[in-house]
Amino acid sequence: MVKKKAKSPDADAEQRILDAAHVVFVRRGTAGARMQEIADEAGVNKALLHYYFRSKDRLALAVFQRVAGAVFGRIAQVLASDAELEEKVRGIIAIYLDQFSKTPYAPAYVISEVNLHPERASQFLEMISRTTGAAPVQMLALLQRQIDQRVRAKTMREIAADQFFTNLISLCVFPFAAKPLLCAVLQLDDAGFREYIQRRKVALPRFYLDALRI
Amino acid sequence: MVKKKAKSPDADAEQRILDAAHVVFVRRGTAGARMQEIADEAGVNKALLHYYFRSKDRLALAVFQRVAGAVFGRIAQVLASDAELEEKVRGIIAIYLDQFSKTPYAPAYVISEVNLHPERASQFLEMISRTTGAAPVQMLALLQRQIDQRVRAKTMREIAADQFFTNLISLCVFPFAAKPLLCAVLQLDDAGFREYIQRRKVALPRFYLDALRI
DNA sequence: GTCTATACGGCGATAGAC
DNA sequence: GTCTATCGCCGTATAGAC
Repeated sequence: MVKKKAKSPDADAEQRILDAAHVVFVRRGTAGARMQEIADEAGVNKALLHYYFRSKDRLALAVFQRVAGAVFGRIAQVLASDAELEEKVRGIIAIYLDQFSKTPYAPAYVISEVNLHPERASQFLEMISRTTGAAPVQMLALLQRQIDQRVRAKTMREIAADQFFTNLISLCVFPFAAKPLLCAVLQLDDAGFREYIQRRKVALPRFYLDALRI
Repeated sequence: MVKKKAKSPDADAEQRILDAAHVVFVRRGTAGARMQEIADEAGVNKALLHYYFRSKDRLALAVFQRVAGAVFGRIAQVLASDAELEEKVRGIIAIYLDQFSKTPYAPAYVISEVNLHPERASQFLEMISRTTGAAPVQMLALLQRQIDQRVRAKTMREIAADQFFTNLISLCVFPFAAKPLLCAVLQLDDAGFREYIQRRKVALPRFYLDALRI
């Protein structure tokens, strides 16, 4: 299932199928995606999808893990690191806004998936733990310790670690998840949206850190 | 199509169908929903769905407009009102957190819909304009004027109206949109999530207004 | 208005040739 | 490993009785 042969002319068929599935599942949603469309996108026959991935469900899982991992792995690493709190905030904002500028569809796709398939939430959690070696609870605990330290030193306002965390993620992720809505409300085309995000790269760290300064 | 007869025993069949469709479309997603499941949920026959709504597409549109309207109509009214800026912030946070406590599924559903069906974004916009009588651009302009006024009076930090707006909405909506993920990461069950939201009702206005104070 | 029965197409999955 | 052909089911939609 993981093995590859060097025989195929260009990229592995398996890899091409996974890439195609990625595109189609994101474009149509998991339930709306069609195996035929994925085969066309990959330039192979429908039957080959089953040869490599057995079923649509397994293919969908492979794509979900790929997208979710690319999106949240790096964040978890930053949070679990021993960097200063302010550095973490700046780092996470920069990483997220850059990453999603390249894959703006990812947030909405992940949100849809976890809401429609409850098992995805635990698969997601497991992947984070496997990738970073640390469970999310431990990250939260570390965060709380860093916050408490700054609060005692009177260099930061008091805030619960879970609110700190969700505020930060919300501000980074939501504009991409709701991109079509935002573009409609703010009357932006794709170029306008990119400009909006560019401005946000500057405005967001300021906004977030201002909220916590004494 | 809009007419009702007083003949049916309890609630109109049409209304029961719409209610059932609401539940099922949200639970399964639009593509994953089955007309049979909606019929069962409504306690009627499958054929009756087509009698009232002609097709699955039209039924899906009716449900989307209903959910999106319930969610964003009140917000638009607050934003377009002549209330003080701080009052608007407190009002929107209170309304959103209360509303979504009752219908936590709504944000993820709307996000999925607008990303999968591009035409939904303009339908959404049109509905806002129809409900509130004001186009979103005008709300943004009003917001910018209120911000500029406060900035000139040195009672608030400078911020662009679109960032002001998206920050506020992000902080309110995202935790519900990503609820399954949040519950997994923060290790919350449904009761724990409710407590988290209760704490957020207090923490969020403080956080947001602190970010803008001088 | 509401039901039963059915037409019709599409989709996931598999068999089997090459 | 990749293809063609096909199976069998399920889902939307409609016809027609009551």
